[in-house]
Amino acid sequence: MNPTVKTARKLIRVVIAEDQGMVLGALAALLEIEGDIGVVARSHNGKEALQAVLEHKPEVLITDIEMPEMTGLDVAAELKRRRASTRVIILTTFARAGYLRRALEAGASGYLLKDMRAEELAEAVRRVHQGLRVIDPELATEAWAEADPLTDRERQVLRLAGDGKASGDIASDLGLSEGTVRNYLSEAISKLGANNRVEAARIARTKGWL
Amino acid sequence: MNPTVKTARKLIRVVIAEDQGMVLGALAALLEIEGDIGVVARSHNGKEALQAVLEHKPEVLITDIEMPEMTGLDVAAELKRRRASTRVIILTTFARAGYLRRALEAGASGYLLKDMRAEELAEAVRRVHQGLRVIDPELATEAWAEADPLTDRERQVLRLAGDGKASGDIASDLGLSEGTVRNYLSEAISKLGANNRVEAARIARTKGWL
DNA sequence: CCCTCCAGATGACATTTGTCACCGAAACCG
DNA sequence: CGGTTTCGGTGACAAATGTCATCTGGAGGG
Repeated sequence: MNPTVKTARKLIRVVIAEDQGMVLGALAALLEIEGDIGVVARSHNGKEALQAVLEHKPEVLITDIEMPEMTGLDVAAELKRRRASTRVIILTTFARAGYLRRALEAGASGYLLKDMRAEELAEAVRRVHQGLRVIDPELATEAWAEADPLTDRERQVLRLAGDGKASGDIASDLGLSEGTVRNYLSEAISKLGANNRVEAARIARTKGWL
Repeated sequence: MNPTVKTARKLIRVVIAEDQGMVLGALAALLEIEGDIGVVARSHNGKEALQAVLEHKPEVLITDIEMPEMTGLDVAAELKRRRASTRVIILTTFARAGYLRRALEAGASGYLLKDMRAEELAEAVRRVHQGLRVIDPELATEAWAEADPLTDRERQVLRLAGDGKASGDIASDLGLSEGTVRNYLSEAISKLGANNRVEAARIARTKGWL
């Protein structure tokens, strides 16, 4: 059964969302080669992707996570909320347990890494279209390993601290007192087992907790 | 003998280097669509890319910068050293003046960003093959704007500091005294107009000085 | 109503960081 | 040879950071 030859009738219709134009176009080319998949729209940010999906009702949406306007995870969550039938494949650079967790919570059917073999993308589209899930194997195991221990405030504060802002600046940014900011930071540092704010921020980032 | 000989007369032979398998395959697909370009090898890291170029002597090498083993800039520099005829196009995510500068110094013929339109890649390959240069327009202007003001020591120290290491740790890592590390850091901070080590590291990174 | 549970705030303290002026040993140069 | 960089180190001080114990004023919740 060579899909490229016989099956011209039921194309799997796909929308792709990816902010790097070069990669977006290339992925589209990659999928168009397959005879059984058709790219019906390309979006370079999350909002466009959402609109495109609502308009075209494709079988599958392939989306990056980190994009302008709206993140791929947000798009997935919004589609779930609207009970859209389109299945979502997250395609990202980052092997972060936190991202995978959020993706699954948002009802995504697939989570693939950009450093997988290119051939696996089309295959994943087919499997997901059949109702199966496709999760990157190495991530699948450790996925539910640890939950984000940070509170919202701690996250906010840590984000700014990671950019090199001083406690005082962070405080006025968030409308808190400097002492309070230091308290949150201290708490975050100890939760993450770090030695200082910078290390804490780094750790949180690599876990996908940002 | 071969009926295709007439139309396929001179393919532009290309090697692509990119560590993300998905992107690598996709870019290859993108170029293969063009009738006048042929991808003769794909490499997942800099060393493979270098070998592939030496072996196939393609007209053009398209390479990412940040890859395992050897960076795309290193590959370009090595090819220049060996007086290889292959022209190099750097294809990267990062619009950093420092990267562009190093690319040009390494004799690269092109510097493209992954968020350009996908169609421009094939066009760039053709132009570069004709001996022209293709530089991302927005970068071209500011390219030679400012040189890296940091010394080697300052760079090393800043790199570690940016990862959250404490002065003492950095000192023992580099076999220096803690006071000296603080001096280098202080110097770097003032050179970059930053308020602290973290901000300094961030600035240096975005400029491509790392 | 009382009790608890927050989010924030304070104050005090030790440690780390950032700054600066200055010292000493190569190395280099005329 | 004397003079000047360059690289690293000291010491001292102010400022920022990290830690802790403790206080406050709600907002629930029974």
